Amino acid sequence: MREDELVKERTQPQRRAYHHGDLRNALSTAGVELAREGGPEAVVLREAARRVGVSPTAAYRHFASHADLLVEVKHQAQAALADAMEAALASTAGDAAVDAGGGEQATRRLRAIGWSYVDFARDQSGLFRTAFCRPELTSQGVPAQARDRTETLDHFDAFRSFHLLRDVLDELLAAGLIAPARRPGAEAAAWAAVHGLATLMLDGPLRGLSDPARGQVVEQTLAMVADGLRAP
Amino acid sequence: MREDELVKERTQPQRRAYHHGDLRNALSTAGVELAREGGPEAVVLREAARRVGVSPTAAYRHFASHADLLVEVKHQAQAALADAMEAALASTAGDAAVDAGGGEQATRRLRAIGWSYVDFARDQSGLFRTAFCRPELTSQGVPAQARDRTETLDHFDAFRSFHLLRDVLDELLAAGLIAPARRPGAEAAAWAAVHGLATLMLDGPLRGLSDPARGQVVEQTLAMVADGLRAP
DNA sequence: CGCTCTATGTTGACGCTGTTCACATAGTAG
DNA sequence: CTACTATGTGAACAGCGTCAACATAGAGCG
Repeated sequence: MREDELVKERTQPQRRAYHHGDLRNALSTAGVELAREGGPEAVVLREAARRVGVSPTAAYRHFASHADLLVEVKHQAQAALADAMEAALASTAGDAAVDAGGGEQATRRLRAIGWSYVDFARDQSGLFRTAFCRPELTSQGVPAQARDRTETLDHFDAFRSFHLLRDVLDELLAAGLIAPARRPGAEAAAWAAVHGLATLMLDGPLRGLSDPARGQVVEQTLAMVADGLRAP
Repeated sequence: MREDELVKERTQPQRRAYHHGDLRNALSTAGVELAREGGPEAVVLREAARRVGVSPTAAYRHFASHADLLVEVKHQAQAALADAMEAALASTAGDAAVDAGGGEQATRRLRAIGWSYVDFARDQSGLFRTAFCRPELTSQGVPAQARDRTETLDHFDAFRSFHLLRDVLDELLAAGLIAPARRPGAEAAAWAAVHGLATLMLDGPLRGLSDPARGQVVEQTLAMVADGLRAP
């Protein structure tokens, strides 16, 4: 019997303890992995528990419901998108020295944001879909208090990407590349264009575009955004 | 026996026959109703059968799978959106007499399309979500042939809204309100902006906007599209 | 008319899901 | 050491999509 236990320990190094110790994180991490593989529909509570090596009901000690788990995963997906955008922005910083002072750097940064957005949607489609899956899908029957908290968090987390865009738009404004009258609401308009492009290319009628066609459409949209915000 | 039949006919006017006669249509209509009430996730085969008054398995005589039913409902939802856009376009026709010849009519029509789109997304959110739900959600395990057919239909049906937009953009081009260099790909860019706006206001961080704020954001986006397409 | 064949419906079952209830165990405080 | 709380397990429920076996309605043919 000793032998048996030793073998078990070697085979399953983590599952020795009755108490997991960090089950909530383990479950949400597994959930993120599921989302990455198959989008929000693939985030299934029982499967996450299975992957962590725990019974399905154990999850209910850390999440009120499947909806609650999905919200957690959704927030992490939103964070992953914001990370990708931030990384793209950071990689443009090296070109700063070449900036001629005419707001070219700001324009480059707007392009970087847009491209990283649509690239993330394509390369991490499961996470992207999860980041923007509808909250009600999961908030069925949850008391209003928890629901409100969820909504607030939604706003706040999504605003991380939002703030990145806002800052770039401010740079464009400072460089005179945005008409002041167009500044309010510009985040929404610019974001909408890029977001719509990403979703239409993912699930909509713009899906399956060849790489060149895709590139042209993205460029065309970014040009429309840049020029549309500069107008009188 | 005649008497019996008459009585039964009066009590259950539709359920008299063992054979329904038009079960496929009845099921897809019920499915559309479910979609209208709760989006694509609410389109559940057993419930549709229940509403039609038929056993769940009966649906499998007319649909290969739940996915197949959802695709049918999705197409009807796309058609409903196109109908709404067409109606909005038609209602602008009355103003034609007032057209000063400077492409104001075309501009009005672009605005009508955009507004009807976002209005449909808000007023028929279930149908809107269903019209753009991802096809893979339902095409799991379906043989490639059927899947290809589905994709083709997807493209074609979605193109009904697409063609409406295309025509309006052609009018704008004719009126000199679109730079010829910007014409190719303009459908994608314009559609992306409005579609993104609709989805962000539905499930995303732009949800719950007050009516004035909503109006301002929509106007701002439409202005960005119009001016962005007119550029050099 | 009666017989057969096919299209269309029903019943019952399977495995999957989210969820709950009763119970078991680990770690902690008194 | 004992009691309590936090955290796990197991069995069970209803609802879902789906399939296999069976039943009936209606059409075609003698």
